[in-house]
Formats: sequence, C-alpha cells, structure tokens
Amino acid sequence: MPKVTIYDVAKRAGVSAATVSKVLNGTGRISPETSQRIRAAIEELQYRPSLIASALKKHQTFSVGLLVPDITNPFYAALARAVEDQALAHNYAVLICSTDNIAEREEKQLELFLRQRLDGLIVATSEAMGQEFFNTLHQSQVRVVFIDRVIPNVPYPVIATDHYLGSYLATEHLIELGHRDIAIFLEPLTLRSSLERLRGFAKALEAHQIKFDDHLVFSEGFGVEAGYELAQRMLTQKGPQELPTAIFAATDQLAIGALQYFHEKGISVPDQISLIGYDDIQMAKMVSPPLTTVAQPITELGHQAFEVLLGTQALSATTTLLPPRVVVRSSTAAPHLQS
Amino acid sequence: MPKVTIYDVAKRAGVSAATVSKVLNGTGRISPETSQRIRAAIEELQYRPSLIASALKKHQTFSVGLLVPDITNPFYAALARAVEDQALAHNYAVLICSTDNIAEREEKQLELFLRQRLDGLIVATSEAMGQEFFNTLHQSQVRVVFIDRVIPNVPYPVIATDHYLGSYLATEHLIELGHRDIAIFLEPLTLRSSLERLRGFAKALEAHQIKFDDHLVFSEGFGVEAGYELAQRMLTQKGPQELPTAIFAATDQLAIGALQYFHEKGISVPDQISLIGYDDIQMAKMVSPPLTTVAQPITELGHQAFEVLLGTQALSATTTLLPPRVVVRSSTAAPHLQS
DNA sequence: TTGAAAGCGGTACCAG
DNA sequence: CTGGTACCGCTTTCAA
Repeated sequence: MPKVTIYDVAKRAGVSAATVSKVLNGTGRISPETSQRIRAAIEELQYRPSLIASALKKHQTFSVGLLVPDITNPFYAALARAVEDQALAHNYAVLICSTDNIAEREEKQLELFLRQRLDGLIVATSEAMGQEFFNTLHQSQVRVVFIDRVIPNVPYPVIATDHYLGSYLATEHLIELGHRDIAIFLEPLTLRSSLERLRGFAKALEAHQIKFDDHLVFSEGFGVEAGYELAQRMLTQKGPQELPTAIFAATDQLAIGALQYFHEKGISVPDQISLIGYDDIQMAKMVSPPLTTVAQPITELGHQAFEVLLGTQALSATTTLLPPRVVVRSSTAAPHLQS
Repeated sequence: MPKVTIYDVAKRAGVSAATVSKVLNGTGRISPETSQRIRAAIEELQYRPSLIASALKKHQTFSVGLLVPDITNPFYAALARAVEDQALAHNYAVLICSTDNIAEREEKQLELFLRQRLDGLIVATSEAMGQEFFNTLHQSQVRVVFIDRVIPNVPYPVIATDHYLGSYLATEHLIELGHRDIAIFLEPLTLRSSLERLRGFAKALEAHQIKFDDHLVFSEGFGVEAGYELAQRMLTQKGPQELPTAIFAATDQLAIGALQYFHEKGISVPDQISLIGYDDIQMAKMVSPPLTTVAQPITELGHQAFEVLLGTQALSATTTLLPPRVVVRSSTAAPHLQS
C-alpha cells in the first residue's frame, strides 16, 4: 500500500483535506462530531502527516542542527544529549554533525543544513572558525546560537560557562580547606580558556590575601600525559619542603595524569597533596581517589541554547554566562600541618 | 531579502525553472553556455536549493535517523560518529536520538522520524524493545538496519560484533602468553552478551586443552564497582596458591574495578596477575598499566550500517558479524613460573 | 462549520 | 536542447 495522505483521511472521514488539516493543527473551529470522525479515520489509516509537505508550506521544519567538534568527546556528547532532550520535549528533531574543527567540513555541513531549511542552528565548534562560515551564516537568515564559545564579535547569542568563576570557586575550595600553597596546572596559555582559568585562580588568591607565585604555574600540552609530565616537573623542580599542598588542575585529564604520577611515586592524594580538577568528565569519579572537580552546567547550556534558539526574541549579540559548580569528592582535604 | 528560489535563478539566467533544475541535478542535456549562465546566476544569488521541496517531489530526504540508548555512552558516541562520517561523505544528514531504552521515548521519537520521512533508520537501542515499536516499524515501510543487537526474530538486517569471537581471541591471547589458570569476570549471565563471552572463553580453553573450571567464573553486577567486588571476592575465596595467573574481564569497566582493587592490595598487574578487558573504552588506555583489551569494530559497524541502509538491496533478515580485535597494551604478560 | 483552490519550491514528463 | 505544466502533500485564505 502506498503512503496514506491527508486526502485518504479526508475521503475516509467524508470531509475535505482542509478540514482534516484543521483538526491536525487545532486551527479553525470544527464540530465535535466531524472532529471525532476525522480522528477515527486518522487512527484507522495509521496516518502520519508529512512534515516535509507541511514544512514546505509553513516554512518550519521542526528540526535544529547541532555542530560540534566531535561527538565522541564526552563534553559534546553531554551537550548533544541536553539539546536532544529539550528538542524531543518540543517535538523537534536534532541533526548532529562532528566537524573536527575542520573548516571544510564545517562549511560543507553548514551548506547541507541550510538546504535542509532547519529552524535553527546550535554551533559549538572551535573558536578558530573560518570567516567564510560566518559570511554564509550571516547572509542566510538562519537562527543561530553559539555555545561554549566566547568570541567578542559574534553577532549571535552566546551561551557559555563562566570559567573565570569556575576557577575562582575551585581555588576557593582549596583555600577554605586551609591550603595556601597552591599550584595550578594549565593547558597552553595561548588558549583563552586557560587564560580565563588562570585569571580566576589569581583572583581567588588575591581575594584571600595569598600571594600569587609564578613558580607555581605549570602549563604545557594536553591530556593525561601532560598532567603526568607537569607533576613530574613540579616534583623535580621543587624540594620536598617547598612543595605546594594543593594543585588546581584546569582540566580533569591533567589532574588524572598528575594522579597517576603521584600513585607511582607513592605520594598520597589527598593526604600529602590535594588535587582538584575541572570538567567533571566521567572518569573523574572512577579514579581513585574520586576526583574533586568543577562541573560545567552542560545540561543547562544545552537547554538554554535550545530555548533561546526557538524563542521568539530576535537573536542578537548577547552573552550568557552560566555558573559551574564544585563537585566535592575525595581528592581534596585539609593540608597536614607541617610544624 | 526573501529566500531565493529556483525561479529567481531561472529569471536571472533567462531560462525556465525546468532548465535550472536540470543543471542542478545533472539530468537532461543542457548546452554548455546555458549551463554556464545558470551556474553564474546560482552563484550570484547564493542560491541554495530547498531539500524540503525536492524531498516532497522525489520522496527522498537525504536524511537518516539514528536511535541509540544514550549518546553520552562512549560506545554509542563512537558509533554515531562513524555513521555521521559516512553520511557526510554521501551528503546525508543524521538525526540522532537517545532513548534511554525507554519504550515511550522510542515510540515518540520513531513517530517523529517517520513524519520526517527519513530515508532510513539505524536502530541501536536495547534488546528489550517494545512490540509496539516493531509493529510501527513494520507497517511503515522505512528502511531499517539494526546495529549491535542480535535478536533472532528481527526481520531486518543486523550488523553486530562477534562477541563470541572476541572472547575467544582475548582468551587465546592469554593462553599464548602461557597462562593456564584463567578466571573470567562477567556481567550478569542473564545477558546474552555475557553468555556469548563465556562461550568464547570456554571454547578457547577447550581448543587448547585447558580444563574449564566453574570456580573461575565470577559474575555479578555492572561497572567499575562490580569489578572491584569480583576481584575482592576472588582474593577472599582463593588462597594465594590457587589464584589464577590471569583474568579475562568481559568488560573494561570490570577490568578497571579489578585493577583498582589490586592496586590497593599491592598486587601488581601484570607481574602477579594479567588482566585483559573488553570494549576498549577511552579510559582503557589511561589507566595504569594501560589495559590490554578487545576493541569492537565500531567504525566498521557504523559504516556498514549506513551502506546497507542506503544500498539498493531489499532489506531482509540477515545478520552480519564483524570481528573485533585484541589491542595489546601493558596489563598482560607471561605468567611468572611458580615452581 | 466546511470546502475549493492557490501555492510552498522543486521535479519530470512530454511537446516543440 | 529547452520550457510548459502537472503534481508531490499539506496549509491557508476566502467564500459559501
């Protein structure tokens, strides 16, 4: 049997397609009896209205696109999930694409998305995005919201995490535990995100009258390996006496790398040194000891992006910063007094 | 400016819409000059053909849907990525939905997908799927491929990993290293996947004339915690003399839990006991020692699903089993001879 | 309260 | 080689 259309339903119910359309959309006034007959016909025929046809007429596809660097990255997976959930609740579909931050892929996918006539686009790709991309976006009239991507000159709403605040809170957590010699591990300082975190760190120290010490800033590389090396470097450079009592690792991966090194060296966390991470990746709770860390409000990020995207407001260059929160687990504790 | 349509292009190029359509689709024969003029017009107008309109006419949306339990699960994220990549290469879009294996969500999303008139559906959700879902699928004419979900009575192609083979290979790796006392850690034996893995394990032992010992089968619970407990239970039940020299953990999470326990007890892996996992989750390479494990051919799974889905073949109940492979890292080694 | 008809933006058949 | 035209399936006036 071929696809059943609105006409089949109409015929079956003994009315016109226009009337069926009205009960489908709840527009116009239809008598209860007619409405009932139509519903029955829809049910019997297992009629499923074509969003394609309706989109063509209504200029609304009930679909949004999500552009991320890599869905395989847990952060973006969580983000996608948040968007999905919100979308499903509104009967929207989500088209997802991983771009690997490759300009070519981004542009190709954007092109596809635009042809699909999506109702909106959530962009969470890297900051190093091509100008071409922006031009296309701009001239194309789509609604766009950027996530996790604080760039001054984006003429669209940006929803992001307040990493400055996150670092501040992480550092304060350590300070409140009683730490005063605190090191910070960072990804390369060429990244805005690293800079932000360093700033929050410094500010928290300042707020508590703790002197900021250049020699306690360690930065280089990415991932677990970098954390391992940074820890190694710290231990090598400092004598046991001058070791900090706590480390703020600006990334969970860095923290986990450091943790591995400490394990190997028989340095106990948090007894000898406290360690707080940042991101709350899944692994954070699986390592031993479970890592105290800063969780980004990923779900809120996704939800809010979706809501703003489909809101009725005109989309302008506004930045919304959402607060992260400290998740206390077992890798931080009060320092042992070495009198 | 309003959306530019094929008519705008036609007017600009001084031809009819029909002709523009032809150069767009490469159908019919168009003189080089006309074709050139049309291309120029398209370029100047920044024309982007509406897939909506074309889909309505051609009954082809260039979109496929992907149903997974949770995109946040690294396995499904990787799968999604594989599907995405393949899709992008074919100029297809991918709609993704996490269902949490909740029948209600599955059905709701399926309904949405069907309305979207997708060209195909890749289903990778749990085995505990509602009958309702199947009925809807069946009567709806969509092309469907199942992934990672070996069920006898699915009237669609199934692409899955050969877990029997995977377990066989894992066990054989241990045997070839010289182990003969090998324990196996499993998730509950009520799961088909556990049974499959146990079967492969037993078969490998048999193939190498090693006696299968019931007391070396440990099964209960899920995740890292279960691994920890199983390791604990094993150590408690067995005296140090009768400890196996190797463990095959049917899940990386189980392996990692066991690893943590051994760490705490000062038992060295792989010096005192070898450990092989299964799944090759991201964490596997981050723990110390990096975990030898069995990697599922996720990328192939996704690619093949996409290709089958969009192939020209009629979709029938065929099962394709793809071989996993052993990834040797540092948690396995030859046993120390205890003479 | 209901329906006829025009049209959304393409495609494809068929005539010229 | 090119264009007129009907139509894909639904929505939306507008008149009845």
